[in-house]
Amino acid sequence: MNIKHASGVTGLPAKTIRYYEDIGLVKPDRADNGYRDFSDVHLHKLSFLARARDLGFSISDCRDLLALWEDQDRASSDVRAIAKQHLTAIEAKIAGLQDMRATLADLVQTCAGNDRPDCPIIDRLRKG
Amino acid sequence: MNIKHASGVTGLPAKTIRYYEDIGLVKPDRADNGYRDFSDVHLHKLSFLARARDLGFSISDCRDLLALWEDQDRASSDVRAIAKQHLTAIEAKIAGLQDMRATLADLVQTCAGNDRPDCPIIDRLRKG
DNA sequence: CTTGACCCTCCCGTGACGGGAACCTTTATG
DNA sequence: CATAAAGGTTCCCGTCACGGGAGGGTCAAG
Repeated sequence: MNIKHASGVTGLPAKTIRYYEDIGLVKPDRADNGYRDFSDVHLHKLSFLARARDLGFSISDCRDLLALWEDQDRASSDVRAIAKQHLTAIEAKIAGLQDMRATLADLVQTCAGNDRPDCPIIDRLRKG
Repeated sequence: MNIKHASGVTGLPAKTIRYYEDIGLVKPDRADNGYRDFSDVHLHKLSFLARARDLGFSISDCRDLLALWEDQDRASSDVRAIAKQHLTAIEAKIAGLQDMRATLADLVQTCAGNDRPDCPIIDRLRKG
């Protein structure tokens, strides 16, 4: 199965699939003409990666998760640890963004937004 | 005032200040020995940038905000438009992260996290 | 006079790809 | 059978906002 087909099945752009091969996440076979040849196992791995990336796992996380996925004797606690850590990071990011949102919403609300130069947003950025 | 001092006053690393000069956000004078020399106006600009970046504005946004800051005849609506757009982007980002959090929290909760290979997190990533 | 703390420029690396050039192979069509 | 379109390949540069470090000049203190 060539890369275009693999792209269609997994939803990943061909460029991304090549990149994943570059960094060693998947190792497709090669046909005689040099074209990549993806088996069902490769496709499963790529789909796995697509879903993990969609959940915001980093490539490094994905590498670990993929290793655990391939390890029949894995302990679920290992997987859970990665997920928990990622969850904590996401929650921190959300909290930071919510702070930003509060400040910005406040500024936007107190700004008249008219033709006059008087602007509390600029004032705030000016004075801290 | 040399770059170390400017860094201390604004809280920006020296590297960042040099970068801001590279991309044309600030244009400090130069002393005879080639050292950058920052005036009060430069420091105000840098502090402005530090606060705007802290609120998550992109460098491109900052460039626009800085131009408006310097324009005594600006309309506050122009500033408000940038801030509102940024606010919308932040809210979208928060929503996306909250979705992720919900899914991940669910997965983490249903995972036993013991020594056995049975793991709902992997299952979910495997099957979609 | 030397030491150490500054300063400078320049180049490489980050994360996770995207765009595009230059070139080869396969497939469909006149 | 020739050709054109649509696939494939590698390779290199660009993204964003800097950080790290090399290699070298400058300055103040002991």
